[in-house]
Amino acid sequence: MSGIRAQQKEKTRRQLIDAALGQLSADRSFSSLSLREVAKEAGLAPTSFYRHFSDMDELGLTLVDEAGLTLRQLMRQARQRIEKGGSVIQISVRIFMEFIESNGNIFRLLLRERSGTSPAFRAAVNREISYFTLELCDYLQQANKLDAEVASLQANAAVTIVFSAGSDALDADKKDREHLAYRTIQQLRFIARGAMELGQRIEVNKS
Amino acid sequence: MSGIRAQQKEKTRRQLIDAALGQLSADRSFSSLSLREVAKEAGLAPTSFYRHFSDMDELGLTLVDEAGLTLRQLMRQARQRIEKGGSVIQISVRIFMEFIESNGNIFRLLLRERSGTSPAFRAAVNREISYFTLELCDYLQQANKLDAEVASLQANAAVTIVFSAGSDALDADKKDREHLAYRTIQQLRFIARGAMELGQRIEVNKS
DNA sequence: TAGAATAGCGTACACGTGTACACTGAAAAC
DNA sequence: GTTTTCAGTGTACACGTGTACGCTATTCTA
Repeated sequence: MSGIRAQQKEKTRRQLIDAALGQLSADRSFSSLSLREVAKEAGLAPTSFYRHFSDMDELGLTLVDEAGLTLRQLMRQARQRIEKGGSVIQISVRIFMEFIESNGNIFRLLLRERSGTSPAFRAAVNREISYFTLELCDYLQQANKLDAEVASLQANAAVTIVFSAGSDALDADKKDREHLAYRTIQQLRFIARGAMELGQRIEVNKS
Repeated sequence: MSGIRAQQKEKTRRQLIDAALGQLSADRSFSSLSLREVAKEAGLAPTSFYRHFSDMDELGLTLVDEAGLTLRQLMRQARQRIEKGGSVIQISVRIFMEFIESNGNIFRLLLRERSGTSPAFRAAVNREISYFTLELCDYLQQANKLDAEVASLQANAAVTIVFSAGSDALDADKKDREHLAYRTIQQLRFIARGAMELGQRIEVNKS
């Protein structure tokens, strides 16, 4: 049932995806990639591209999904390390920075398409980020016994800060990155502390 | 000495700038603009473009400067309203949201080029944002008597949060924007409170 | 007032783009 | 074993791009 044919098709599909990912870099955005370039890099005739994607946009959305997948693997990894004990904030930031270091181009893709010209891309990226945020929100609510709204606000702010730091890290050298990580950790502490203090007050006001 | 000639030149230069700004929109980024399109929109022959800019990049950097100017005018406006009294955070967020509403495309330009493919563009945008942050930092240090480092951390975090909210606001309708503004205000309060509390502790540790 | 400088125009060229179309050979279906 | 399906190829086309080059008309300079 696997089908020697379907198998081969899947393989060249991957070649296209990998070719696209491989061309992404600091000075090459997805939107600047041409169908012909990607096909060529994958060792395909330009017109064969259409056997797999109807559009460069369709390829792009696939890439965003891949990126989201990578991001979620990251979270799983983080959770495991956190369960072994240690500062949640420190571990999270360190893991995220490691992600940037080894997946810079994937992260760039997310950053760029988030503010890009395609509504579909923007929506796709925001969806991935909202998964990320939601998981953090659940964690905060459970671990810190926070009000749902407060946890949501804190999670959103934290993810924003971390992503922004990741963006800065892309252009930074090793030295700067350490400083960046320290800064981010402090800022996340500010937010956590503020959420604790003001969260209680919001609760009181509600009752 | 003004020179009827230099005067005319300046005028068509502005036409080019305005033509470029006018073409920017939610689904049209600067990098997708072609020299020919801009020249045409400005009512010029393609080759005449070179009399004013050597490159589309040069035009782009000029646009970023313009955007930075607009941003600084915004700050001046905010300071005036704050001096008349009222919540600093609330007024700042409201003003920023008004800015997004009436200068969406300029803000989009900054957002996009910040993560774009041109190092020069990225640097230019980050410079403008750092002016913004520095002014806020000075204010915080002075008004809240904060430690320089703490003020810097808080200012950076606040600007990050506000810009991110601005980014979200671009795709939001009026209803969503109010909610967004509320969320942002809460988050800024978290940060401010956290900075106050933890800032003191940092001071203590230092001594 | 003669000559230099220059903003703007039109033509021309090479190049990269997306994609329509007809074709081939191998796997799948019957 | 025959027919059908289909991943991949090569050719071809129209189009938009940046920009080199020579020209004109007007303003500036001396």
